[in-house]
Amino acid sequence: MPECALCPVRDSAACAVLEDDEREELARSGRNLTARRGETVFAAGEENTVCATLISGALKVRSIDPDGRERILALVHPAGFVGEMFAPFASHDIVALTETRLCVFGRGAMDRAIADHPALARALLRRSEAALHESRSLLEMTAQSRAEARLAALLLDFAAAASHSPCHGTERFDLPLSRGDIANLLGLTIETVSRKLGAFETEGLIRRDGRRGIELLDPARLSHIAGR
Amino acid sequence: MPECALCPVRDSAACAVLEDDEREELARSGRNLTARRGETVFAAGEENTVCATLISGALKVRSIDPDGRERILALVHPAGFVGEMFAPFASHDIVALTETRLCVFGRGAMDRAIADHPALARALLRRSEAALHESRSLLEMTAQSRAEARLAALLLDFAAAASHSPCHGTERFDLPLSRGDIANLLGLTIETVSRKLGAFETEGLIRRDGRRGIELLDPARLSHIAGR
DNA sequence: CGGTTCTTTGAAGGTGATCAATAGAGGTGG
DNA sequence: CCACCTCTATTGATCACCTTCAAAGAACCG
Repeated sequence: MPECALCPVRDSAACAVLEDDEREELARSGRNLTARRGETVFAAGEENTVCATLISGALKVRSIDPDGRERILALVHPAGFVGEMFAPFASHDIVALTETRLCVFGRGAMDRAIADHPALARALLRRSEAALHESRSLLEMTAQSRAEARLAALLLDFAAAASHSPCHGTERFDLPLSRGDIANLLGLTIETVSRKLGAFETEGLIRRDGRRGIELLDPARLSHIAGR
Repeated sequence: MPECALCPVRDSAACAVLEDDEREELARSGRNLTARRGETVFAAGEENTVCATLISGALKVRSIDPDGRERILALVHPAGFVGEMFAPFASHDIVALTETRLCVFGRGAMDRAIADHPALARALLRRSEAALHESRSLLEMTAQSRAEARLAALLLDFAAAASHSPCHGTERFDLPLSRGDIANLLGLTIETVSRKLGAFETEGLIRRDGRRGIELLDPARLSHIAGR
């Protein structure tokens, strides 16, 4: 049984704009769902009967092209919204990157809630616009022709996301993605990602600590490499 | 003075969900705007005081990276919606690809209209979701490592867009973009686009007619090259 | 400790970018 | 109507970069 009062994203998710009782009612229409790392939460092609808010963990939105290559189209973080309100069938796979908890709503109930609560429609519109902006940022990042530029930009993005202060990133953080996921996100190969990270370390731009740990030693030069 | 009754996109734009009088009232808050090919309609960095519906013509959404290269992030077609309802400043340039007519609304008026008319919020949400989907499709297209694959996919997209029947494209259509714009959309150079088009013609996949005319001679093989 | 997965490193080759020059289209004015 | 000019598109040659194929090394889990 979902307990909105205890929900860690109760103030930041789209449903935060609802009154407590309205929110509880919406929650009753759905269920909680957990997924383990690597599990496909929703699969492309499935009928779109639900949508969801991510409570904890992380998701990737991906597509698989005909020759079996994965392409990551977006990452979803806690309080993020998942699902399409209008398409009859899901366009992309949603896969858990870590242990994940979701709050799932039936699409019908969500639709009714939108009609009843203009503020909710506004909140979803805001999230959708943010998602569009992120998608275009990724497009800009992958537009950079040089692999170093894309990777540097991604490292800076992760650093900014890791620290919760909005202005400047942390120097030390853990990569949320494997080499393979990074490669699929940037449109590169695993080998290139590995080599470029090695080169960054050799040049004194970063220090690696295990597989995931990254310390930015020279953020200024990194951001120059990223194209500002 | 805007005349909604005569508007060619009156049934397909977001404002189509409003009653005639409500729509007229919204229209009174704004103005009509025309732009010539190449004109920047809204510039990145400007304060976001307005949004707009595209009445006729075509727009590109673009960004310029620090070394001056343009990257096209999206194309906008008639009835499409332009503008950000939440960001304080515009993220990207909006540039006219052809002679263009827009119906511009003040953001405040649009905000009020959203609050008053749930159906409008729903319509905008739908458009935003569609834009997100298009952005991700572009991401998939540019993810293809081979230039031929990207270009073939784009030709098929244009063919599908040119014919208004939803299922299959036309064989004969005009490219809506210059070589340079195609290159910037696909993350390639003008030279590569030109060469690959030449190769397609040599191989009997297409026939070129002037600069813009394209006839698809072998759509099946093209779509194979595009990765299905 | 052995097996599996993920990552690193190496060598070779292909593909698109770059630089450079030519050719064609469109537009303007004489 | 043609000459001229500009912008766009084509074509060519060279080179850097990333991918590919291959194998070894490191981390993780039973």
